[in-house]
Amino acid sequence: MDKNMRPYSHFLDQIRLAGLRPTRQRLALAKLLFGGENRHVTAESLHGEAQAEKMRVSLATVYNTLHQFTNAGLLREIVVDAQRSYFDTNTGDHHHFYFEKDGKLTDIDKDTISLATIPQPPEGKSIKSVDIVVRVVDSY
Amino acid sequence: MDKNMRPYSHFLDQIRLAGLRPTRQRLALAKLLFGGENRHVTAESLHGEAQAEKMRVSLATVYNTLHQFTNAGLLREIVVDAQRSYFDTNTGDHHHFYFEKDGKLTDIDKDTISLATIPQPPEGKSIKSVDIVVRVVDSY
DNA sequence: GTGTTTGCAAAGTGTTTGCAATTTA
DNA sequence: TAAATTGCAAACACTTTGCAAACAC
Repeated sequence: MDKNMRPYSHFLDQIRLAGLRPTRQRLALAKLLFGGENRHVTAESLHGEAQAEKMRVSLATVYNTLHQFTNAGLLREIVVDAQRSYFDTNTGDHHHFYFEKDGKLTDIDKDTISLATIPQPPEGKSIKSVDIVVRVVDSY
Repeated sequence: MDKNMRPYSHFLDQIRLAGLRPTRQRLALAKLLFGGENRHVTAESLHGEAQAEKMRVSLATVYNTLHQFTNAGLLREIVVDAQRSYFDTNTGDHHHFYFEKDGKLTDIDKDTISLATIPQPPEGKSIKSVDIVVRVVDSY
């Protein structure tokens, strides 16, 4: 087993801790999502992967599961494109490069980006998150 | 005329310079968009305003016009919510507060936010923009 | 068994498009 | 009058939902 691979029971526990039943579909998706390195997926891309691996899961269930995992704190939703929702398995505080051409996201190394100052939120409000998206394109 | 108000001919010129015909609809929308302070609109919100002012413009035309103005560099599109496209009349380099509860955007004072370091784009890529969204919620 | 979850198909939302009628130059 | 633009309605892409059948405990 790869050093990044986690034991099967790990997914089971994560799902149980989230108060969700470890169904075949949820386990299969958890394996795809959390079985290796951190990833960025859309509902479509994850559904496509599941199909490719002969896992039988409907797109509706993929959507539901992504939201349940997000609510459970296992995933984080990233808004970079008005047409599509992205989910990141890395729930830690970090930012993203977005490749508009192919709709791909990658994490920005934490050491290479930081805010010099954080703006004061308006009266009566508090900051929920600071999201930085660096949009990149091919250099000619 | 308010000191922020611009003469009618101003809109006409802006539209002409963009290579677009100054139609009744485009002039009406330009007036709403550029007639006062900088603003953040969605297609729906702008269409609603136009209706309220008894301007006759279809939603399709509002969408088309927003994109034409954006391509002409008169507007900038802001991605903060997967469900809706926002357009900002301030095309300068700046960032945003986003109030999730009511779907409103405001500009962040340029002096109160700045990046300490800008990440190196991946090999062969160049940075198109760095977009920072500070999501704010009501304090408890 | 009982409550949860799934998958389908239908509905929903925001946006784009085809095209005839209208408007601009 | 030639070319651009409009507005409608239909089409679209992505996402959510209602509900009967299947599943977990």
